[in-house]
This record gives sequence, C-alpha cells and structure tokens, in this order.
Amino acid sequence: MILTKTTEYAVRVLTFMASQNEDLFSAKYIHKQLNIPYKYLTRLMTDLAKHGCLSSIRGRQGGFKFTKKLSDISLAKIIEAVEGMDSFNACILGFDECSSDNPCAMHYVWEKNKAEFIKTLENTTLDDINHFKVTRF
Amino acid sequence: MILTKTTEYAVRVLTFMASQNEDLFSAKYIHKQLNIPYKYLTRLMTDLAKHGCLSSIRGRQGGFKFTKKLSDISLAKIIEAVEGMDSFNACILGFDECSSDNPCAMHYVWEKNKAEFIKTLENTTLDDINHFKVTRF
DNA sequence: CATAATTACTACACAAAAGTAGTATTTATT
DNA sequence: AATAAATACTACTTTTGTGTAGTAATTATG
Repeated sequence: MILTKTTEYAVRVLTFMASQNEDLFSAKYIHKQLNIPYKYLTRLMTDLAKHGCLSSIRGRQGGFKFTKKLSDISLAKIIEAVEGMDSFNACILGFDECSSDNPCAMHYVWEKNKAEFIKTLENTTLDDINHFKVTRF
Repeated sequence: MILTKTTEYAVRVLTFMASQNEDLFSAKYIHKQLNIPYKYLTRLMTDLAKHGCLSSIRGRQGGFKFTKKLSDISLAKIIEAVEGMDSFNACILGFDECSSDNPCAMHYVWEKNKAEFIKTLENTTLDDINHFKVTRF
C-alpha cells in the first residue's frame, strides 16, 4: 500500500474541490459527488480544516472552502495532515535510524526513489493538479 | 506506509539469510537474531517457502534454506509473496481502472515514480543486496 | 423565536493486520 | 522405541484503521 484509505479520501476531496468553480462545499455535497461515507468524510474534513488545508464554516449554509492559495497546498501537506509524511520519510524497513552510515538492506535501493517521490509530493500543489488532465475524483 | 510490517519482516529475514555463510536456518535462530515474534515468524517463513522464496525441511535438525539462486529472488518476488505487488501496481487513489486515458488526480504525478520504483524492485535481487553495505537486519 | 441545515464531538461497531497459544506432524538423536 | 527439536496448522486475541450512530453546537432562514 502507498497511501492509507483516509489519505486517498483527502486527496480526492481536495483535488475535487480545487477543480470546481465553487467557493463553498458542504460535506453532504462532496459525499454525494465522490461517494465517500458521509460521517467518515465530515470527520476527515474537520480534520483537514484543523490542519489548515481548509477553512470550515459552521451553521446553516456552512461548509468548507479554501482560504489558502491552491499553489500553497502541496500533496505533501495533505499527506502530512492525515497519515503524516513519516510514512515516507522513515526507514522503509522500520528501523528507528537508518542512514548511509548505518543502512538497512533496502536503504540504498529506496534512497533514490524516495527522494524523487518526496520531492514530487512537496512540489506538486493543488494548483498544479488543476492543470493536469483528471477525469475522475 | 510503503511496506506492510509483514513484508518488512520478510525482506529482513531473507536479506539476513542471504548475508550469512550458512546453509540452513531455523526459525528459532532467526527469531533470536532479528527479534521478530517467533510464532509470527514461523508462519511467515512457511509462507515464503510455499511461495518458492525458500525451501523448508521438517523434523529435528530441520529449518529453511535457499534452493533458488540468490540472483533469482528479487524484492518484487518477495513483496509479491507477502502482500502482493498489486499494492504498487494498482491506482494510488484506489480506482479500479486508472490510465492516461482516464486518470485520477495523482496518476500523472505517481506514474513516473511508480515505474522507477517497480523497476528497481524487480531488478534488485538478494544477490545484489549482498554486495551493498548493510549494517543492520 | 423556532426551525432547519450545517459542522463538531464522542462513543461504539466492524474489518483487517499483527501477534499469541496450543497442538499436530515430521524426523534426527539417543 | 522414546524423546527432542524442528516445521505445519488452527484458533484465538490484540491493535489499528475504517465506518456508523447519535447528539451537541452553531448559524441562516422563515
């Protein structure tokens, strides 16, 4: 597995929102559009709001919206908000410390791919993704 | 998360065995050396044997050993035996089908890294790893 | 002011992964 | 033949991630 289910949801929600020409989105609406379990989704979005990926507005006619620029929200930030980037920064074999000085069996192999991947996650923002071809959320 | 805990164990066990100048290894010995829960380990190793990564020898003085060449056992094979390479081949956002024709939001971003990573997993064998610097198993 | 529609919170239920325990089976040693 | 040491199998327990349910708090609308 690469991303947890919850992170999948988070990315789908945020990229979807970014792709629509709307300001405010209710959890109910997103639930219907993306078919993500409603209650689980509300908790996730509240969480994303707490981590600064979104702003939430309570009460009737409330919902969620971006207040940050889309170009300031990277995939790495989203992942960090949900499962944490440690999933990727940490040693792939689970050792507490792992470095070129004291490497695990996969250190060398994973080193390069990891650096590339993390760089991509850090450099790719919702704004970038908005310019890609995406046919499903 | 990249690899499941069980896959971590599998890689640690096999790379460790490959690094030692021994023919036969008991689960008990590996448990002591690598500090992996004994019962869980025996099940895993039996499983690895069933998938052809190892051969098992029952009875007193029994144990596990390689019968294939180390250069024939790739990381991809090990992962396939435990969690399955689908973890990596499948769409990173969990869609059943995902292609350049019908891409998810991360398709483009993950495409290149994924290809690289999988190629590395397929091309790197226990024999290769044996030639790397590894200080911990 | 009452109601309705929304987010926020809390507790529980379910499922999958990880770990534990006990027994059966096999085979070398005595 | 009996014992000991190993793998093989099966069932159970624990932990974690995912999903469900109900209620509280907030705020626009009538």
